Amino acid sequence: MPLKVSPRKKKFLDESLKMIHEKGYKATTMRDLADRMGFEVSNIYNFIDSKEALLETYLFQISEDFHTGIDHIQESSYDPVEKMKALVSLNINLTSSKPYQVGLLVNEWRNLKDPKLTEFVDRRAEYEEKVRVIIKEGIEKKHFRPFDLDIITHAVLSSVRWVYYWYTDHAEEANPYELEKQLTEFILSGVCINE
Amino acid sequence: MPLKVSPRKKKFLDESLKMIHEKGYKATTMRDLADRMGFEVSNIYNFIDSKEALLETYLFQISEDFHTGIDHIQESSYDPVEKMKALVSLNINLTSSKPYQVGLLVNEWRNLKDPKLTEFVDRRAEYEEKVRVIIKEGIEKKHFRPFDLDIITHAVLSSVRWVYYWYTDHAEEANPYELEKQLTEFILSGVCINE
DNA sequence: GTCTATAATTCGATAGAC
DNA sequence: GTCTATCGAATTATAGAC
Repeated sequence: MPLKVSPRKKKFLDESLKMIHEKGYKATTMRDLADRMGFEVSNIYNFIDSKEALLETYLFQISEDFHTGIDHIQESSYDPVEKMKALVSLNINLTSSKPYQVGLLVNEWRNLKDPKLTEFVDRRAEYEEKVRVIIKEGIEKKHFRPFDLDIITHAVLSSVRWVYYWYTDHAEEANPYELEKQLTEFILSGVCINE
Repeated sequence: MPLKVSPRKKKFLDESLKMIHEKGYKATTMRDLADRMGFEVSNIYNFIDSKEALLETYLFQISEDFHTGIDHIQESSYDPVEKMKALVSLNINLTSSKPYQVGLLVNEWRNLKDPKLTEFVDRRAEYEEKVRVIIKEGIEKKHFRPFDLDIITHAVLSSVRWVYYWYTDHAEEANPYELEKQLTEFILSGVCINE
């Protein structure tokens, strides 16, 4: 249940998100954001408490989306292969619906300050652990090749990490179905013994 | 033929590189760098012309290393499968010898300013094009699956992009041979028809 | 909600003595 | 090569009138 947000604030949040994605968080000044909205810097503080809080909002929101998704996968009765397919699908669905936030998740998280930085890194480690569990199960049940768990988990996570770029800087050609089909084939073939 | 560099300057460049990797380019101030060296800010300008020039040095150096490597692969008589293996090997070798510069290549390039930013992005596009050519050849000769060329090129490049992390934040456990073996198996199995 | 004005700090970089 | 001192610009954020 998302909080009710005024259309004006929503527009500010959307525009700021795109601008931070394009220029980077540190390089985007409050003046830049105000100029984009056509008003003065001080008006920004009608909508948010600080630049830092703005980044936190974007990052923790999309981070929790990923957690919700992978929890559903983990709690399902899928076998490891089906779970891995669902994981690729989750990534593409979330990325296609919120590409700029996923971009921040990849590139801008390090601009958080403690204690939020630590909170974020811990939460991300939890997500990666959930991925690791799926892969571990796949290896143990001999659906997946006997990889080193750390290496293959990083490789799988990294394989989907570019997808936001497909939607932010490439959108006109983006076909989510084809993307999911091909990326699934690449990753599953790389991971599975018989596929 | 690298220019002769004083030991003092070399130490400054090495320490600065690590610090920029750890804190990020924008978040690392000239004062931070001076403190790390135990002298005053103004002394930095004995070694470099500007903060911007420092970043350019790191990025274009490692960028050219990748070009040199992939040019050797491309000019070889290897078939596409062998070229792809050599490409994974190139990535791991360069990353293990210059992990922090590879880290900047992944995370900090966007802090360049024009005209250097455009120059860098163009040069990177040339590198990606060279990778694309290898994959295209593999698909045409039916060693590789009939993937969409753009998608699979991005996926392959992304699959190795996390490796710097293995050496910068993880070094004690890093075994380059095992890493190369496993990552090669993952990527080649994902790409090849019979492997 | 929008503005003007400005506080308070931090940044990269330079001048010039030793 | 190292220091002190400082400049000028840019930054986030706030105060207070309308």
